[in-house]
Amino acid sequence: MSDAPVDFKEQMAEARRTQILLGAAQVFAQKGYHKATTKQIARAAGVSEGTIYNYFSTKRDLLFAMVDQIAFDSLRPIVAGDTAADPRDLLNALVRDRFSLGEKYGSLMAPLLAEIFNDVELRQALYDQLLRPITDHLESYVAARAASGEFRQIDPVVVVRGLMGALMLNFALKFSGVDSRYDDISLDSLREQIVALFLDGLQVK
Amino acid sequence: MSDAPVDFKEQMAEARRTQILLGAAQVFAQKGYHKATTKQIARAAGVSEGTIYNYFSTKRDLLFAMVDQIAFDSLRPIVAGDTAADPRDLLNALVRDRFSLGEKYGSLMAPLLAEIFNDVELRQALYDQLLRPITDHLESYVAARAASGEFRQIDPVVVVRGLMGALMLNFALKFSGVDSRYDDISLDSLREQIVALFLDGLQVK
Amino acid sequence: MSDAPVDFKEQMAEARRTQILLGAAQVFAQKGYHKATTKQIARAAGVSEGTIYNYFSTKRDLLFAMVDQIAFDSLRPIVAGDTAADPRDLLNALVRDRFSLGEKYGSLMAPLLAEIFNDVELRQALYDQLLRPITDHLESYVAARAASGEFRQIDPVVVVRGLMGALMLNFALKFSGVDSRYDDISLDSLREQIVALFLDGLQVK
Amino acid sequence: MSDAPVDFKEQMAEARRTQILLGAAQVFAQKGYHKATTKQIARAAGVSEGTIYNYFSTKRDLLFAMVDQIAFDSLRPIVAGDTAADPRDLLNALVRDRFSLGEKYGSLMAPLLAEIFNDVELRQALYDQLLRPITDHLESYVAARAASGEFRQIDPVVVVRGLMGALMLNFALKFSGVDSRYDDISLDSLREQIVALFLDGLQVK
DNA sequence: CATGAATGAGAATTCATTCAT
DNA sequence: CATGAATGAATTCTCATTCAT
Repeated sequence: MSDAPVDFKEQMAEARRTQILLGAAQVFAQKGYHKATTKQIARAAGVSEGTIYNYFSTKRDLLFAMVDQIAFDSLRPIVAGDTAADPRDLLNALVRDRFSLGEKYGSLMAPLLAEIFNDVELRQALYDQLLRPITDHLESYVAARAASGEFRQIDPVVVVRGLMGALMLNFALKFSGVDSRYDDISLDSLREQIVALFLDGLQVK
Repeated sequence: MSDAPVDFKEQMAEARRTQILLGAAQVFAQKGYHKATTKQIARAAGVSEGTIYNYFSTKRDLLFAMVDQIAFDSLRPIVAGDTAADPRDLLNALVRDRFSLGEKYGSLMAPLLAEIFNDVELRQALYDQLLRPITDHLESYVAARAASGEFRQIDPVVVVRGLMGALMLNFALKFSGVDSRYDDISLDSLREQIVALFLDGLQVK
Repeated sequence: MSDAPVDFKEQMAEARRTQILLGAAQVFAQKGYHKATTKQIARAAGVSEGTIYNYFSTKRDLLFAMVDQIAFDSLRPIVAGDTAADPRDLLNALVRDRFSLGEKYGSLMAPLLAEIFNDVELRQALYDQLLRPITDHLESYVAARAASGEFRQIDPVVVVRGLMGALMLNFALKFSGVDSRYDDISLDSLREQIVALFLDGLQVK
Repeated sequence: MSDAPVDFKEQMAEARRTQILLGAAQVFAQKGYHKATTKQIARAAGVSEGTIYNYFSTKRDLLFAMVDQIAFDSLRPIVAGDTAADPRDLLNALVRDRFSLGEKYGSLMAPLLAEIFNDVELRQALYDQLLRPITDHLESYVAARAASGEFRQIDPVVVVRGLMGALMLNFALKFSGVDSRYDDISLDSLREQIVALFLDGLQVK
């Protein structure tokens, strides 16, 4: 009976944090980090400016909190993945699983990505907490297949980041709308084509 | 008699523009776009703040001018490329050729890329003027090879942007220093591995 | 039956007031009035910020309450003082007695004195409640001795405040540490020298 | 002819500095340092807020600049002072000479004095640049007279600061208006009484 | 055209005070 | 009464841009 109020307070505080974070994400996504003012964030989050600073000590802190938030959500176990399954299906499943986070947090990702270039710490945090967890798993898989002779002997680090880069640039171009040719290509189709490309290569044997 | 001085004046003006742009590039590269002040740019360029505004109407204009500048430099004909040559050699040559621009303007790219997320026009300009010229050429090549049956039937748009993304993310990670495992991989090695990956795929046939 | 609890409540309330005042004194002494935040005061006093406002209507009120508190403490009868005693001993005793308050509340005096310049009411309160009680007594003594022909005919108001000023500046300089020459002079020595100076003057007769 | 504009600019800049400093002094004197806003200072100085920061890097800097300003003005040689003259006349002359600065810069002094308690650096600056220059001279005089046997053997440091303290507290009380008995005492009279007190002491020999 | 002093519209952040629980 | 989360006005300082010289 004595925990209850504490618990309740903690829940309220957690809810407020989330509420503010969502407001910030919204404004950041719309205006970018720098043009987003704390006043706008407060309005979007439905709190006063002062309240933001009861939960985050700095505007920049909001960015880092977003990384934490997404990373926390990413902790759920990666889709099991029967390593005996067809590599094409497995890779597709893995990629779809991990990029689903990207879809869920898409509006959070854009402002984060933008600030990657301006902030070393944020860059490292994003890499360590978001990209690494994804790539580590894929690397193991690639390394294992290479060991068993199914995959070529290429540095798994480079391969996996190549796959990520290929996916990310294509996805980014699709979403940015800078190239109309992407309008008719679905995300699923993009993913499948890229996975196929990485497995089979361009050249016909 | 009236042309000469005008011409001279124009040359002077052009030189000033370049001078200012170089100063801006220097400061942008060091501090990023937002933290770069016009005062710092003026100092770096060796002119007064006011002078900047005689050549550029806005701080943001400097970014666009940089894109133009790089694009102008990129216009030199792409390395000829004997289409009969081995695809591996050709792709390597093409990629090396185009990414050499990246080396020249590398320090400029970071602040430019960061601002992509904040400005739709800049995004489009960068895509149209910098990425498209590179990819169009590669696309033609991939399409031609696909038509001749040497390459698989995969959308060249996706393939080429996949290659670009794979290269860019790997290069970016190498330069950002967030993953020490890149310390021992040379740029050339990275490029060759990725080109090989795209040509042959992961799977052993 | 109704008195007792009321009395008890009043005592509780008084205790709380003191508790808060002590917390405030601590923080004021450490950070000065302006840099002290109500949050810090609350923490130092072991109460919540809100509770402060149940006992004091304003942060500035804490200052006035301190003056009252010190003044209340000062009300204890001034050391009797055998007026027949040697003036040197008597003055020394009086000064030591009154300045002992300064030692007790020394750390509170600095922030209080600082705010003298910012608030007319506080200035008046400090003068009326703290300085006047001390000086009035000394003035009577000086006036009596002047009447009896032992002391010169100088305005006791000026004399006594001169003595106070001489003591205060010397004490302040000793404590502030701005002049290392004070390091080797004890408080007692300072007091004795100044009392002697006031009694005998500089000139050798 | 080429210096002229530079000189002119420098003069303009110096004038602006003074203009801002005067505005600041005015507002500080009226509201105290903390309650004075940069907006008010700008208005009082007849410039924009931004301009203040072209001449002073910080609001606090204005305080230190005031010390410098007064100190610079104080550098004029102390009134010659015929050491053979009657000590009473000489001390009166010296004190009047130095305290005339206080009158001239009275409105500048009050806010400075207030902040003495809050800022260690300011305290030291005020002591070193304003009080020391005055007291050093008086100390030499007192020490010389003591050496010649005319003055008693009392620490000149304590004596001179005692004199300063006696004068300052009396002056301060006169100006603050907290004690109506000061209304009928002129500054000159105050000074003379205090000088006499220090020379002759209270006791009739 | 070059200059750089002046501008003033913001922006992030703080903190005394309130008030629902 | 106690609490402490919420408030939002107020503040210092920055910096892109202008414009008189």
